[in-house]
Amino acid sequence: MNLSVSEENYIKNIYHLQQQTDTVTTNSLANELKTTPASVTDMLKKLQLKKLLEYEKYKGFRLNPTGNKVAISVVRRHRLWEYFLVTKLGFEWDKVHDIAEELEHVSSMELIKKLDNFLNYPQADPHGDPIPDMHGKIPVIKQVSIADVPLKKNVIVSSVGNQSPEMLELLKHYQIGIGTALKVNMRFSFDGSVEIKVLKQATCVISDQVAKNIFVHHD
Amino acid sequence: MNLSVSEENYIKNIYHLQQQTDTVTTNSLANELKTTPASVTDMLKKLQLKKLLEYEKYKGFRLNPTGNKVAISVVRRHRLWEYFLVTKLGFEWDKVHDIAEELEHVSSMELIKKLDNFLNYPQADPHGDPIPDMHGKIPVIKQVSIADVPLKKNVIVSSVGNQSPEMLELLKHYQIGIGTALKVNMRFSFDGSVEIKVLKQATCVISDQVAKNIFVHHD
DNA sequence: TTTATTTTTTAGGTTTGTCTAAATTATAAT
DNA sequence: ATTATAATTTAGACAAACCTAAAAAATAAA
Repeated sequence: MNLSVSEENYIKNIYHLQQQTDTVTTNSLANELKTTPASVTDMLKKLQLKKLLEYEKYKGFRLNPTGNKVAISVVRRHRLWEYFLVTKLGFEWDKVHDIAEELEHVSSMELIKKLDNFLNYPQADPHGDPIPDMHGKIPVIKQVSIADVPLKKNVIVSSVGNQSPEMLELLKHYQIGIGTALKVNMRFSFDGSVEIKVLKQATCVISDQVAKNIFVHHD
Repeated sequence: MNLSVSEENYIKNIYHLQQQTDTVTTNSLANELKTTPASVTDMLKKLQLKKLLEYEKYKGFRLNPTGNKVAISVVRRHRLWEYFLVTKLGFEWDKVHDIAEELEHVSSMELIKKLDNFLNYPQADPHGDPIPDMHGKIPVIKQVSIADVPLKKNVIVSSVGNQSPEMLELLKHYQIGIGTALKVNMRFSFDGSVEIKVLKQATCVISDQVAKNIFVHHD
């Protein structure tokens, strides 16, 4: 199945919209893709012809199993590249989306297989979204935030739930990023604030609000 | 300057043809791009309009300084990705060209800057071709082959001049690849054969013919 | 220096993905 | 149950990048 960049983008966005509403409408997809409803209708007819989705005129549409497989493959590529950009090239999380949007359409299977191996089969991208594996299986990741992780356990930052510039500024100051090793020393039940020890740095205290947005996995 | 994938490919190929003949002909470019002369003429008019090349009807064409800058930037991206694919993802040299052909059109400047840094500013791609730097400067690399390198010096394999399957087979057997550290113990003037010591392996002897095709740089 | 051959360009057409404006169908309001 | 409004589709056009076939220019051969 050889799909164009445009076709892949349509399918990926239908997939994302389906996570919220079972069947997708022409307008919502046009809005998502920043295009016109007429363009969407055109593409739908083509994708239906290629047997990638169920579509009845005026009644919405949804991916069929084949279309779903394609979508998951694109999502996989996107998230692997995001992980690569952050952990290997040192990009900040808020900058990687657009670049991954381009990289995800490079079509070599072998490339993605080898990239996955190089990255050591990550389970989630820097935003905490799960990365489907080679067979399309989406891992259920136990999202453990610093607010919930047991004390004194060595853990590694795997994702951050909030990408606002304010959050980025804070994390930069504490030198916390994806892959950072840390340990929770204490948790104060009064306000939920947490004292953490980042490897090779002095201990510091972060608020409950921040702690809830930093997700970790054990070493 | 926002160029399409197609435009970038035309410019890159004109650049390569110019290395051999000063002005390029419609037919040779059509042949290089596996397209028709008519298509080439169409694109030439567009590129002339965008002020990327000098073009006089029926008289051939060549890149102007702006076009040259674009070409070098595409070449830089291509070769950096090739280096990445081989040294980081473990691809064999003969497999990387097509994938790099796609990756080279991902347009973020920041991406290439960070990739270059991640790869530690390599000077040549796995085929030994120089990688232009950020400013478009093309390094003159002292191609020292194993046939010429001084004895007992610690060196690192930087490129291989012959990509035939036969050569690949041989190198695979000796476990020699880009980045492999080795040392030349002896050189026999009778037939030019060379005894080398690959790090953490037993010494072995390679023929003059092979030695001439393996290029190294010092540690 | 004509003629023949090759190279290059033009003319006109196709496909992909987009668009606007008009027509159609579905949904909401009275 | 009509009518008004909103959503969707069709009709027709456009730009990019390609194509084939015919015309024009340059080069080589007689």
